[in-house]
Amino acid sequence: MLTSAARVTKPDPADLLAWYDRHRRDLPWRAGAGEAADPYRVWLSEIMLQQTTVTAVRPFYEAFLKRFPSVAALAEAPADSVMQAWAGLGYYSRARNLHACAKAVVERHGGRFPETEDELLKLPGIGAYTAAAVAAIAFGRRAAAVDGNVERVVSRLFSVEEPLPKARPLIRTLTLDLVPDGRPGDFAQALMDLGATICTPKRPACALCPWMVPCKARAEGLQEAYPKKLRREAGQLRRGAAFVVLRADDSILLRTRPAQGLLGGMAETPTSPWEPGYEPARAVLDAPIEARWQRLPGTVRHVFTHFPLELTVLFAKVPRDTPAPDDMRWTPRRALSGEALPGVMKKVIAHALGGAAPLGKGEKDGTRKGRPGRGPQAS
DNA sequence: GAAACGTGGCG
DNA sequence: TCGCCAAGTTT
Repeated sequence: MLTSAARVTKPDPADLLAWYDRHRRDLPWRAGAGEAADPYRVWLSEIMLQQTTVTAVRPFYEAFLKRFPSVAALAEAPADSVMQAWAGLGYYSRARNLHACAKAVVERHGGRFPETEDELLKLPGIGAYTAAAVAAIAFGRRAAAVDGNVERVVSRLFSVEEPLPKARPLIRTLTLDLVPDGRPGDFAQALMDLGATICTPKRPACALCPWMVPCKARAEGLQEAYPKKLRREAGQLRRGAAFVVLRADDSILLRTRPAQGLLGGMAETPTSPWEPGYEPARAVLDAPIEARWQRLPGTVRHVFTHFPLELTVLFAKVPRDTPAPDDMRWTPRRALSGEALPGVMKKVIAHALGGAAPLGKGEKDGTRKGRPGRGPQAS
């Protein structure tokens, strides 16, 4: 006995799948409609896509796959080359874990990825989301792959009042309840495509949504109010100095950061400590070698997830026979592209040597108080 | 459970 | 310019 007013429409997975069949995005790691997915490619793309946009991932994925075509090839590769292929993508622990995971798959699973969420979860770099995504997409298992898109879609669908991240368990339960027995992999990708193209953070295109009718938030006109979340306060600005040393043979001084922590295992020019109270005027005291230091005009700014950074760049030229201090090395300028340099260090080097450095991104947004983009003058 | 962990794009 | 956001995991 349903009264017309009390009639509630539940979201039907079939409606979403039908929408997906017409509007699915064509992505390089995606198998064609009806084709079997390659677990290695699914896994690689899922790791790259963690907290990273499709646009940013695409070129890295193509290059990475060409360089490491299989999990066995990746497992055998030197760590250096893996880090270098990842340089610029961010969250570098992903690259270390990716390499460790490839080795584990070869050593513990004979080169084949395990097919269940539980087993996948035991591998390095694979958490709740990725385990579910790989199980569903690569192996057709029924699993709830809840990423940021799905959190948004589902919280709107059911107008979840609890703010993130507390709402996660509830959202996961609601999502798993929606997953159909057939095509669980397509369903997972459909949910994410919906979140990425229709159910967007701002101004969602509800009129085009296959779930417009059952959506609770939409019914109230409050779709943009979900998901509720607590905002975190921004980190405090840290300052520091970076030292670019150009030797007469056209090589520059680099070192490798400790494996753990910020930019772990990546290459950098020597720097001072980075701290809120750092005084740039004393930077020369932190210099790695004795030289005629030239403090370059402007600064390099960079924003990490948890704090902004402002780097003063000091530049020096040194004679051809200058040895590298302990734990540092000289890299020919032409070989810089083979180093695992994170974005902030590319900015530093471009600031000192000019945007013409073989580094892709120029000074762009990283540089302030503009000096025209020429190289440093002779001192 | 909170904090650490990169980078680029967009409004 | 600035805050938000992007297919999260680890400690």
